[in-house]
Amino acid sequence: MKMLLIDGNSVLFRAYYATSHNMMKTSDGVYTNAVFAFANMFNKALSLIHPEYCVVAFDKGKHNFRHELDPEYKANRKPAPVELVPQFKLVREFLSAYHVPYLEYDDVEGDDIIGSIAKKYPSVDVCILTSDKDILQLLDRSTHVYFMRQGLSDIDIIDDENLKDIWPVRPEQIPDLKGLMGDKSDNIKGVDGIGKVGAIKLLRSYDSVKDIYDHIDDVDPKLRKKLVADKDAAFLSRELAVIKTDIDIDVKLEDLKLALDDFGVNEFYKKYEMRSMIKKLDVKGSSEVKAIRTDKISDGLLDDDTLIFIDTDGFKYYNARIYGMTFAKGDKIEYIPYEDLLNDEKAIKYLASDKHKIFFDLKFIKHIFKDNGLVLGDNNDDIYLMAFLLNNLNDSLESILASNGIIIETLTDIYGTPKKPKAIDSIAQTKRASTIAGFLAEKYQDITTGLKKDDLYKLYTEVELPLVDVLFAMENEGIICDQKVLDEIGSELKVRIDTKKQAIFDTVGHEFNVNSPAQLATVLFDELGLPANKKRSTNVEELEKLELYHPVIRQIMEYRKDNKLYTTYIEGLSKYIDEEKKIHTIFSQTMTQTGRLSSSEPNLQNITVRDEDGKMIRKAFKGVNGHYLLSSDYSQIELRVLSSLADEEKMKHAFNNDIDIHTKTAMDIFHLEHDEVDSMHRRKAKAINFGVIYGISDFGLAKQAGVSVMEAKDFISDYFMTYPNIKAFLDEAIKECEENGYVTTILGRRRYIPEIRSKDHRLHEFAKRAAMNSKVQGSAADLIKVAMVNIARMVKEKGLKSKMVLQIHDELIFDVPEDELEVMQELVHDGMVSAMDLHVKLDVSMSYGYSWYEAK
DNA sequence: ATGGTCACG
DNA sequence: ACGTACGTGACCATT
Repeated sequence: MKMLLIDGNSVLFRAYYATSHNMMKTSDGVYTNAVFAFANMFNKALSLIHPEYCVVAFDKGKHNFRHELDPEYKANRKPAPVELVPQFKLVREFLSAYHVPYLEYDDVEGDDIIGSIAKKYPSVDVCILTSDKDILQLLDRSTHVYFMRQGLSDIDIIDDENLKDIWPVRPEQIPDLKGLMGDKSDNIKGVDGIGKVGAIKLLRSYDSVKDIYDHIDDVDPKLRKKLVADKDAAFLSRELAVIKTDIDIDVKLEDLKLALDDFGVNEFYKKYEMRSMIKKLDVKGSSEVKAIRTDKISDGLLDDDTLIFIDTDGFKYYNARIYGMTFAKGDKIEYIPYEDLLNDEKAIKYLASDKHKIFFDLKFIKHIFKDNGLVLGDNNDDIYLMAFLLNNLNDSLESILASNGIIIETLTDIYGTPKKPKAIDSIAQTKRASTIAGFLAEKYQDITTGLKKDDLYKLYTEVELPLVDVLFAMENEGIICDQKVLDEIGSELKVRIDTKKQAIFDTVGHEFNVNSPAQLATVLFDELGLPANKKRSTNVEELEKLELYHPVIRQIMEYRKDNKLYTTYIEGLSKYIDEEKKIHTIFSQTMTQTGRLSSSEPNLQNITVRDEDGKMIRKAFKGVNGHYLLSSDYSQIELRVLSSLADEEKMKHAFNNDIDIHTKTAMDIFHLEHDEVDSMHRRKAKAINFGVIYGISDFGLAKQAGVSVMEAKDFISDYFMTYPNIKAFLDEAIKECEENGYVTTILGRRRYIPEIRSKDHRLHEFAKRAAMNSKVQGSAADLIKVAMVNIARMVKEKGLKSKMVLQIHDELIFDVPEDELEVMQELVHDGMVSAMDLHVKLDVSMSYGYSWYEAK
């Protein structure tokens, strides 16, 4: 028997602050964000715990016994924000509507209600949901604490066992701990000069505050002095921190039995416009999926338009293990365990056929099929990509379903982690996979319609979906990375790192962890007395300013650089080299806000290049069997896209005539002849050109170009004078965003930027810059994706052996046998420059070599 | 798990 | 009055 006890005030406060960046309210202006988040947390807790009994406890009245003890108790508390205050009433309305019992007593704190109920029923398994650490003192064998972390859905389960990770004391010692260290937030004083560390140390040797004072003569004299000085405070503070467990609670266990009213809560959600919370209720009023676990999929499902959800444990991307598959169509949902599927000839044949099927995350599914020796036919949709294009949400399945009122267990709930796998509950397993499959199957039509309505369908069918095959092939192919080369660079680096570290210690006079920003700040700003910046930041930008003050700065910068190279690129990449000497990255089409790809495990889109030492890393990347690597990158792709979108004649003219764009910009804004432009002019012009792409701001430009904000302002206004269409384009991007809540790219891809409606000046300004940048960065991403699809198609048509292996935003890398070098150079060049018909010429530069280093 | 730092475009 | 260039991912030290 389980009982869920909720610390109402604590959870509501946490709910409020977790959502205060986006103050949700109804069309009548009623703030609902805290209650909305509370409801989410509540539902999450229900699905985690499945309690039979439940009650929410609230604080009521300002005075309780603690104020009798200490009039200053909680005296320094700030009043609750005005937007939160009315939600205390609203949350009670929510609980009433949902038929969730709640309790409040005059001049009693919620904590004490919880404490008293928890101890009243020793035979009941009690789970307490809170974000208040004080509650941990109630822990015992049958009392667990579900602790809310930051955010909406992170809950830590704390029991008797793992309490030590937070406070290494016994639960009943927590009031003693508080008595010694105090608690600012409740205005509990504690003992002056004793903090967390000191308090914990004392409570290791002594049982309690009383025990300490009983043996005060044994205590270290320094500590003793502090303890003696604040003896009264220590006892009083301890008393204040004790949660009462003996309040007379006037309820029977039966009254706390949970009988949720789904219809009632739906009415509440409707009334307060919490559309995403509204539950799908079937006629019987239960939202159970009618999942069937079978050893043979019925014929009706082995046809067009079936959604197939593959059940895996989520441990690995490559060589993932299949546990089963759910087939869903209409109201039919069937789960088949993998061993049975292998014997279901009809189903296997169906999967290999070209019947139209719907998958979630098709690229991953293709790997799963390949790695398990299964055959997958063509003619598939990817509902993951479709949903992402529709609303650029890449939330987990759990949270997507949750925002549709369906609570499912997480993969970790069912399979555990790679280190700690769980025994599998086949009912839970079937239920999870089937609930997801049923949900996705139901949504498919709406999503398809949505894509068509929003003019995204073509982007999906002609670019994103075909790109799945291209990326799948790239991931499969991988790229050779030579461990020997890494080792050579690595051993040299290691020597340099050790030498520099020692030199730093010698200069400073003692050892410390140079990798720790906190320790480094102490050394630089406190010990050496160097001038600190406001945030005491130790990043390169700040270090450079300090370079002249002290020779150690240079050493630190060099140590950092070498260490980064060693850990991220030597050690980091080595981890991923397989038996074939290859690295297989993972490309994601759904990670970025702009439509770019991302690369991870490892990230091969940030292999070092700017720094001459770092560039050496690229010597490890090679073609297979002595093939060449051919690298082809667009020149100034984002500025070209910008000049095309803005239709800015002067800029287009420069591009169409192969004139250096930054020099041209310098000539235009500084009113110079070609030969009068020096490197300083060009550098400033380059900074402003980049600035425009990033969403221009005078401050940002000033910082980057190293000029005053005044000067930067002038540059910008000269720039806009010179290129009026750029100015018009940027203004239009902001207007588009303000009117629609999103901006679009050349191919109609959307980026929603809800911050554009924010009243927070900072967020609003950010939204404007993001709007400007997303159109440019996103359109450039569209462009190279089209090129990739076209080039892959041409390589296939021509039956070439060359392989596309990497994409780095404006650059494509191919593995090319020598005899295909010529044809590939032409093919890649043409594929890239003719990917789209812009109002401006496109240009690529190309090079090749036996390693990535040489192909530059 | 979060923030600081730094690698890339 | 107030902090700011855009988009990523990995590593490390710290809770």
